[in-house]
Amino acid sequence: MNNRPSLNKPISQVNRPSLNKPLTEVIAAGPTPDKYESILLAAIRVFARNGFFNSKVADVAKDAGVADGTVYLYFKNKEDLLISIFNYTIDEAIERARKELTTLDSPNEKILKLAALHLDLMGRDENLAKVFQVELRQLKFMEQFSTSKLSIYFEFIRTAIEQGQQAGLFRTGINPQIAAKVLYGALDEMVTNWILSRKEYNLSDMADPVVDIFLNGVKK
Amino acid sequence: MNNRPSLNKPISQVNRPSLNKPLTEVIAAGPTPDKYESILLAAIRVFARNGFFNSKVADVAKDAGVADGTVYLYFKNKEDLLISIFNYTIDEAIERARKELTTLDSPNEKILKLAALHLDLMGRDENLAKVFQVELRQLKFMEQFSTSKLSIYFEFIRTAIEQGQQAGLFRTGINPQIAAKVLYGALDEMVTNWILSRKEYNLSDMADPVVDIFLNGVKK
Amino acid sequence: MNNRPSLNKPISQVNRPSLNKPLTEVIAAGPTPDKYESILLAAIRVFARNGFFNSKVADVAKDAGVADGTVYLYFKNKEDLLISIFNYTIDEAIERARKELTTLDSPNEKILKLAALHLDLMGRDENLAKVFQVELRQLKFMEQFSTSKLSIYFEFIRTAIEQGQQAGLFRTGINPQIAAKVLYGALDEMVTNWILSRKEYNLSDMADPVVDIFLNGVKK
Amino acid sequence: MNNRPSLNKPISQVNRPSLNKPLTEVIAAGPTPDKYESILLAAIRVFARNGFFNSKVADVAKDAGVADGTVYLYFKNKEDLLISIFNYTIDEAIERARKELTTLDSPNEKILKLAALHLDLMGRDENLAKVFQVELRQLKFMEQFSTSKLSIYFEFIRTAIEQGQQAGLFRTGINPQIAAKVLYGALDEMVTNWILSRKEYNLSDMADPVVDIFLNGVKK
DNA sequence: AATGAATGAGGGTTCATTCAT
DNA sequence: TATGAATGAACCCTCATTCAT
Repeated sequence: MNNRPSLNKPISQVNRPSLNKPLTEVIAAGPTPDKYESILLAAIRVFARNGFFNSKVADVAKDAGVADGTVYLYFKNKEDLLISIFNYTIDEAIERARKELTTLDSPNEKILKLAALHLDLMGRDENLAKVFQVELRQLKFMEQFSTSKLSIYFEFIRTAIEQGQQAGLFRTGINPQIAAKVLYGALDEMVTNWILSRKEYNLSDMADPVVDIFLNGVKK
Repeated sequence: MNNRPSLNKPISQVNRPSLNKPLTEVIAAGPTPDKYESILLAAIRVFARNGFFNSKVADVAKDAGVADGTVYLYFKNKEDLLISIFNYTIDEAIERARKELTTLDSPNEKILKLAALHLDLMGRDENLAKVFQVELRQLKFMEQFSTSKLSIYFEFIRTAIEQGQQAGLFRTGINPQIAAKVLYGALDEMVTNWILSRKEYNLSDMADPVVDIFLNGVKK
Repeated sequence: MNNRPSLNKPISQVNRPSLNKPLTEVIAAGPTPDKYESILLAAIRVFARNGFFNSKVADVAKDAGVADGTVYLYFKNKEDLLISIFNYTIDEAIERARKELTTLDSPNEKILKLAALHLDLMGRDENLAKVFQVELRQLKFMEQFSTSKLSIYFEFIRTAIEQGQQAGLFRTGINPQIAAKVLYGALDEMVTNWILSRKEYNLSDMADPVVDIFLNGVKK
Repeated sequence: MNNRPSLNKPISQVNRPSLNKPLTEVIAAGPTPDKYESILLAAIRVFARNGFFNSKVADVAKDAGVADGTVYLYFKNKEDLLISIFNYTIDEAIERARKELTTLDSPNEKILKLAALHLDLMGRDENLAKVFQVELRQLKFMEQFSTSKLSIYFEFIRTAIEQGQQAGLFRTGINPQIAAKVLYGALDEMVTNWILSRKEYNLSDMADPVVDIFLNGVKK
């Protein structure tokens, strides 16, 4: 009915801007031919500013420089904007994590790398972080995500822990599932606090101390 | 403007039902004379079910068994319902934590107790947990809470960690502030996962394994 | 069903306070045993301040120092308050006009007296004036009043004009009905302007110049 | 905020229908392409019928043949409808008065012309007259208008009177300001009575007798 | 008579979504 | 594709009125 590329469009076709800049600043850099991306990035900014429920589709359209109706040519509805932000981000994060992990053998290094990537991704774009930490916590989204993309990310952590146990580095008495949650929760809290602190410090700097506590906590 | 006890009413006067039952089931036990509490407990149930933004004040009123307008005799507006849920719960949690901690000397025991109390409070009432984990994550609330009641709770954890360092039990290289966030984040994630798992296990059982990792992580 | 004295209670039983003070200030003078009057005077103040539609019955009750429900023991409903203000005032104004006119023979003097009484009544109580000039203009009230009490007042003016014509003082070519409206309209406009000027001058002082124009306008 | 032409749209661009027909009947003549005007004319009808406070915005929308929300595309809120009715009408009335007066030299003729225009404008559209005589008497509007557009109209009358005095036609002992109020009040009362009489006579016919009394009242 | 807590109908306004152009 | 005017369902909150005490 409505040619909506939001869910099936491969991230690679999105012509994703440089990973070294905040996502939501890239758009200001020059003419963005891809309206799908313009709208998505506008949604991140707007949702971060006002919250999902307090944002109007018209706000997103205005921020993206398109007409209200145009939003509906690229996204099924308002909710689809939020879901697409998640997919747009997580797809790439997973891809990148997969690549980076293959270059590492040590479970310790893998875990540190995962933590660094997590905090780097969020720390690079405060708006994106806000959307992930705040707006995507709506139960309906959380339930959806916990059984999908996010569980893949979780799997990386758990697998690294299991490898650590098999390698005799980590205590076998520890439940890898629980340990993965501990690490994820700790990192998640770092992001939340960083947002609330209004970016007074560098989020990536938190990777080391957090992983330090975690690895000491699970080591033999 | 209206006689709204929500913010100043001492929790002790609220005739709070038994701590061993989920808050939101107590109301079904019999006639509740306290309309303020009836409405608040109804709001927890309704917000947990539909989310704050998807809930209508009329839903809360209906669930509480009062007329729509009655809600506004006890609460300033819809948002006040959410804030009052937070205050209603956190006030008691802080009070309880304060009492329980005075009976303990060991930093390890204090930290375990805090974790147990946290998970016990949330694990006792799934609806309350949902409201705390999902609805109160709205940025406007988080900012408000992080500088108020919730910071008191954080202080408990940080203080225990500092005491552990002074007692020579914990590594001094560790930043107590960061460590507190790690523990809080880990516990928070346990609650979130418990909700998503639909109560398949006992949340309180997570206190030991989480604290085990954490204490090993910070110990000398 | 409801013992409402508002419409049939003779003004003489109301123990009307001194005519030399604004109605709405009398109440502050001392204990008012008559609740009917307390509420009515409060209504004048409140309606003058906020307008009828923007005033709440609760505002009137509070200003009168009674409970909300008490208002309904003395007045059928909110609208009855407004109607009663009209009757309460006009009954006395008519009575007073009737008395004062009997002492005068000259049509000129009668007309001046009517004008003076009119402006004196309104000029004595700004709140009352506001209610009469603004709130009672609602069409439903105007239609009701134009066929009742107010027409009696009109009759006084018209009769005086007719007497002036019969006495050979006023032009017979003039329609007494229209002339009465001209005078009434002129006086009415004085009151309205006085309210808008925020009482910068004495309303009664307008009687002479207005009547001067009018009498010259109709004289032979 | 919204593209609301109500306040700045020149009356000339509004494609105002023939001055010889009641404003509120014109719309029934055919398809009205101007939604702004459709809604404004509907508001006049609806407010005249039920009064401003008893009218719902939905009533206006329905009468105008548009959706409820459409009203808010052209008017800021319900109150703006009322204010716009005033501006819509008074702007043209002033313009017309200005034009007509320039063709006249005699103060007497000017005053008669102003009276005729006044009664003609109101007598042409009973609904408009009702809104002006009843709804726009709300204190908040009166205060606003008395210091704006309406004072221009007043100025016309006062200036004519002063010219009459300077020409030696009118008594110099008369205060032009007060005299202007007398005339305005008299005309205003004619309109009010005409409404209450339910159009039993032609309002414009009142111009001569009223002006006759007035001019005789002020003449030397 | 007096109270004031409780009621619940009612309405102004918003905004996601549609569709004619 | 793109627009943005138009739609109309939805909802928070107010407040006149009632009635048990």
